[in-house]
Amino acid sequence: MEKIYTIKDIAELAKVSKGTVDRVLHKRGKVSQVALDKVNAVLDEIDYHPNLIARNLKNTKIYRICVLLPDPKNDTYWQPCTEGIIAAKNEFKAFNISVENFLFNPNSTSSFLEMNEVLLKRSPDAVLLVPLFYKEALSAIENYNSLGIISSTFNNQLQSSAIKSFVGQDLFQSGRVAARLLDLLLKKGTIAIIHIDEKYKNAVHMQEKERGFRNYFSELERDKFEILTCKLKHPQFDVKLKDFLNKHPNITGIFVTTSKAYHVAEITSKIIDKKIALVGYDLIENNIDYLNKNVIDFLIHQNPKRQAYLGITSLIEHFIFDKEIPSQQLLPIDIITTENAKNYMI
Amino acid sequence: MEKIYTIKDIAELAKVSKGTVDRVLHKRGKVSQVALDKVNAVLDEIDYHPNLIARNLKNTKIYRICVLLPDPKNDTYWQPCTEGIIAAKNEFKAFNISVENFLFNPNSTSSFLEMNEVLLKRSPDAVLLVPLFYKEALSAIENYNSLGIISSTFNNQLQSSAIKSFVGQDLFQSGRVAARLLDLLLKKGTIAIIHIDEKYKNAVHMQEKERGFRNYFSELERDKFEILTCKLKHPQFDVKLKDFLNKHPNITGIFVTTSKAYHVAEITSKIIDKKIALVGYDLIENNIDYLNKNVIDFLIHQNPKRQAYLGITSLIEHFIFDKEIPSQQLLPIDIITTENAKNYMI
DNA sequence: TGTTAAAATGTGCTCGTGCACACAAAAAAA
DNA sequence: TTTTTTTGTGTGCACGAGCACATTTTAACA
Repeated sequence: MEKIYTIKDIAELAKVSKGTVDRVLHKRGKVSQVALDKVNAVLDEIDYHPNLIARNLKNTKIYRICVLLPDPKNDTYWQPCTEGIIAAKNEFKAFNISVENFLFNPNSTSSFLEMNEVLLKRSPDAVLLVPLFYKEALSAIENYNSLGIISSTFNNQLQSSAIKSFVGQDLFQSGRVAARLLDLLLKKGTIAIIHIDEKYKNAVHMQEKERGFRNYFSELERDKFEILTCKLKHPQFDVKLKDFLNKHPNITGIFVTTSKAYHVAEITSKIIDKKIALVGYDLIENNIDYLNKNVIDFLIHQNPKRQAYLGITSLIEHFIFDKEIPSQQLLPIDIITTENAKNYMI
Repeated sequence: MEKIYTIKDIAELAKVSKGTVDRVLHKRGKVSQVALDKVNAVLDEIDYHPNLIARNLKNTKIYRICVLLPDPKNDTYWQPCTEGIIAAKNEFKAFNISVENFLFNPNSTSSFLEMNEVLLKRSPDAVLLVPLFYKEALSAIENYNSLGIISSTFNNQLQSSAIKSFVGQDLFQSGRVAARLLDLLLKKGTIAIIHIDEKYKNAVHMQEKERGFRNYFSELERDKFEILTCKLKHPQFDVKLKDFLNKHPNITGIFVTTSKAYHVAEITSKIIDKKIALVGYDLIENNIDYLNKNVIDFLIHQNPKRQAYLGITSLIEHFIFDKEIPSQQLLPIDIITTENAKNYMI
């Protein structure tokens, strides 16, 4: 059992005062060469870890973290995020950390900009945000940066040197996972990639997934699979999908690149009598329903709860424990079917 | 932003000394009714959370946790456990916690008993163990209990009132997951459940998985699937499996209830030319190899790293934060295929 | 050699909690 | 009324790190 050394211990061993040890440890200067050598000699012998608890005791500053994410009222996909944030809050409630949520409407860039203004009035030390709107998010983040506010992102990745951290999934790889699942289910045939465009653009999202999906099949023998792409926008979504399915009656598998697989499930289960293999995203209620009805075969879980949780905790640990913020945290790509869904929804 | 109240604040508000507040908070008695009422009145107004950090600062006791688990040298399945333990150690290295590992040979009960003796000499406050050997583990745990040592288990569940905590998977449900996967892959046919008996008995393990597996199919239409069971012991394992496969040439799917799916994969890939759907357990190297060769279709990940991690952290948090130890923590049943394996192996 | 500035070093307080101990007040016994 | 016991209340220190400030030592220069 190794002894836990304190600054006082080091001071006694090096025969200097704890003030001097402190100056050496923090490289504050004003230390003679002789004293420096003595302290370093001791530090080389033992392995000293400062007691992070004692360090924080004195710290009266309250670190303020603001979270900017889409309102779950507009899209229930975001609901688990707030749970993840609450979990992180609870875990660190003993520390001087304030976490505040700010919700914007994912269908409205102006709502994003508005909440951004409100958030800035709280003068946070860090912001964790979902950068749904490319242009607006980027300028907001650059603004944070100029104000000395740390910005972390989750859910979707944005390239900017002003971003300290990203938590999310490898979308290309998740497309490959979907491809693998359909390959296993079908062995051969015609597969459709269906993009259901939201009002807000998550085009990059969907493109990455398609790229991964096609990349998987490009490595297989040719002629085993035929891959089609279908882009749908919201008005008259049903009609257009029906048209597409009628035009391609030989489709045996569908990959939906958003959380709206239940929309597709609703239609295929009505108008097509044979079973179509269906893979989509996210454990939202409607999707789970069609999973349990065997219309959807697999869902890929993006774990929004854990994304938000990790985003917050890495910031908190940076503030209170001086830990480095990991520039990228990629979560596993969870495969969900009827039998293991419950475990992931807790 | 809510103010963070301290004992001193409460004392001032209630116009008593902090000593009295302390006695009320800890129900130490020796407080007059008048003072009690005054303090309680204040406590009702505000929400006070003691600063757990300051509390621990004073605590010079070093909590000692001993971990008793199988040696990864005998079975690499256990390797990730030590990583989980190291992760937990690092996270709480600021606290007075000592975690020591004790390895036993999973093929030898006497090795288990021996290490148990060694461990006891360290007079731990808690023991986290893998109770592979039913009888021996139970008597060890009862002994801990009589000595006032907390015992937590992971990997496999044992029924005993002396056990404070279990971390692991719902094996019945994991059998259902395997069934679901083979159902999706095959739609109909003959499936074999293969138990590969280790020298040590994990019979309960395998039985639960089989029960869940059969339970899933019992809910489907009859005649879609035929389910066979095959128990194999180690000597002449190859010969017996080949016999079994020759006797049942119509088998299209196999469920291996242990981490030895690679053994089966080795044989089926040699002697059978048609593709057999194969589902097994655990991300060990040999299994991953056959997964990448498309011989194994799915692996179920039991996440031993996280099991050990959660087992340790719940004990640590009990000691330093006075948190309740959850009596049962069931991990999600992760489905692994070629494309998402890497994410889980970090 | 004396004076002063600069550099180096040490001291002591803070943070919030828990606990030992001292002290005061009331109650019981002498 | 005085002494002893019981009961209630307040004070002060420890824990480890960090930092302001006091003090000592060294260097610089007339």
